[in-house]
Amino acid sequence: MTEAQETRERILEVAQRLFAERGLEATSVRDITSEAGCNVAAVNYHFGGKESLYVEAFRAMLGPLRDQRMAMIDELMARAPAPTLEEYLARFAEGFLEPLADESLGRRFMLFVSREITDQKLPTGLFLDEFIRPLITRAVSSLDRVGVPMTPEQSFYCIFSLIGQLLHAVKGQHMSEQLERTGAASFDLGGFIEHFVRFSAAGIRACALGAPIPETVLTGRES
Amino acid sequence: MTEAQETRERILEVAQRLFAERGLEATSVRDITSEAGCNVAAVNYHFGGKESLYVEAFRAMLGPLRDQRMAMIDELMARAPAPTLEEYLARFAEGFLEPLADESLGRRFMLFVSREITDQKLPTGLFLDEFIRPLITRAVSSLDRVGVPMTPEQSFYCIFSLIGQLLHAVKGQHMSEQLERTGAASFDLGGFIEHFVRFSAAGIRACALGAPIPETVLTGRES
DNA sequence: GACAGAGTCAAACGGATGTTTCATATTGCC
DNA sequence: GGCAATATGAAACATCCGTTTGACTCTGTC
Repeated sequence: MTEAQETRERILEVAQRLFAERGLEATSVRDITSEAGCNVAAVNYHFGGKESLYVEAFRAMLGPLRDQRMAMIDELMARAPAPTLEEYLARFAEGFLEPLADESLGRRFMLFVSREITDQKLPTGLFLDEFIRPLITRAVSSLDRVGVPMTPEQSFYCIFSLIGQLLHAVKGQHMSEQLERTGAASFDLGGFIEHFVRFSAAGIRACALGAPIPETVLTGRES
Repeated sequence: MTEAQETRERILEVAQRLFAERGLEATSVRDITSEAGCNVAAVNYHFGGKESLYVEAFRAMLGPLRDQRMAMIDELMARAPAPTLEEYLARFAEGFLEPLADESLGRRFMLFVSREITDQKLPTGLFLDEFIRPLITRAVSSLDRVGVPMTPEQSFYCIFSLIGQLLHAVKGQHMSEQLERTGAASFDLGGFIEHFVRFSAAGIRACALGAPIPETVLTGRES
């Protein structure tokens, strides 16, 4: 149990890191086993193949991180004084982006997610059913309780806008070293979160009002 | 010139489609040549290698589409009555998402872009310097002329939010068949553009006002 | 007709990949 | 100790990959 399963855990750890960093096809079994300090056959012995290892590496992160995010939302919703929309968005962004700061499980998972959205490698349904859909459902229902009631369709589009911005920030940070190396505006995570909260709060409130687009009903709005 | 260069064009056309759809590593030279109806050696003869073909396939789309987008922005900015923010955003979204509707060059290019943001395969600088940066620069400067003056940093973050939402929409549509196949809310492009305009117009105006958000909100701590 | 060059093709090359085989070592149990 | 199950390792296996080779066909020129 001790020595034997340790190899399995070591492979899983290295696989999570390399798959997240380089993707499925750019990571060879030999890359993993050489870093894990074991034989190539160990992957097939413990996991049954490269593809199964990829799924297992994803699964091992999926449950804990999804539940952690949901718990964060639930905790926020259960507060005695209902949180403001700004509070809600700030926590939403932090829960999304905070793991990216350090070399953590959360960072790896977000890179996985980012990759999986671009092109799907996991079995159909796993990613969508066990992560995306529960999270969207929870997020949509939670929007109703921060003072901006909407139709389900409006909520869905708003969540879509939030996640789009945050996923782009994931990559923006990943590209930041190149951006700032060439002298352009550098990407500051704290600054972006502040922007995200202000931008999205106004956007959500505008959608809740439900005014048709051409009208300039928002021109005189104050913060 | 006729028969000879036709093979080159056929390879380039198939390469654009397959690279956009599957990515660089998931597309083999033999996949391309078999669909193009020629020998594997033709790729190396006409393009010098797989990687060069990838770059060439991207370059062949880059110039026209970038210029088209910039021309669209310029045309909008040159109007006698300055466009409203809503008009500006609607055109911005259409220019971004319209190519996705059909099987066009624009669609392939956006899939390329989407892929390249996730993990870079093109030579450093090509993608960033010849597409991203010019577009951001143009977009940032154009924001000043629709009645919402901001600091460069504010503009940059706002453009970031816009592009994040739109790129996510690119993938959202790509995943839409799966989403609606499982009975969830389907992704409607027209509906999303309408939402995008309302959401983003309010967000941009809120950022232009520039009221700072209380620190206690961002950190989640009580004062 | 002879020649040169461009373009195409089947075939093979060298390398990397995921996987399997089989021998060996270790462990737990009687 | 004996033994079966578990785990590991070196090597081989079967593909697939991008690329190269060399022969072949065509075309235009002299």
